[in-house]
Amino acid sequence: MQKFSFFENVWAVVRLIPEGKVTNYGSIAKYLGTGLSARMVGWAMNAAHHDISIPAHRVVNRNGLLSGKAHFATPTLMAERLQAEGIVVHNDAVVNYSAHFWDPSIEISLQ
DNA sequence: AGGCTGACATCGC
DNA sequence: CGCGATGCCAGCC
Repeated sequence: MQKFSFFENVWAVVRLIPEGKVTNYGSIAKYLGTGLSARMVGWAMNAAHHDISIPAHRVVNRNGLLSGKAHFATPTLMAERLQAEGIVVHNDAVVNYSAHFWDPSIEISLQ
């Protein structure tokens, strides 16, 4: 029984994000519980590089900016992927971010 | 073995 | 109202 590391929990939450939805680092950290900071979520995404099944493009910062776009294969891949899911990205920022915002602490709780 | 860093967010002054 | 400092885990030097 392997003990799941904190970033594996982050990956699990990120994978639960439905298409056309985005979330931010703080909400993920908050959902996982206290004792987690948004910085760790960012570090978890860095570790997620080995797993292409993790939709890291659906995770943006509090401003809705594609902060992690530079870490993708191409700087535009993140925006392209989001727009492919119906999310309008302009100036490296999610348009109507609030409308596409997906809070795990709320959405998962409803299920 | 110890210390810095990292795709952020929030509180304090 | 703007900038600085803190938080916290794991990986890397």
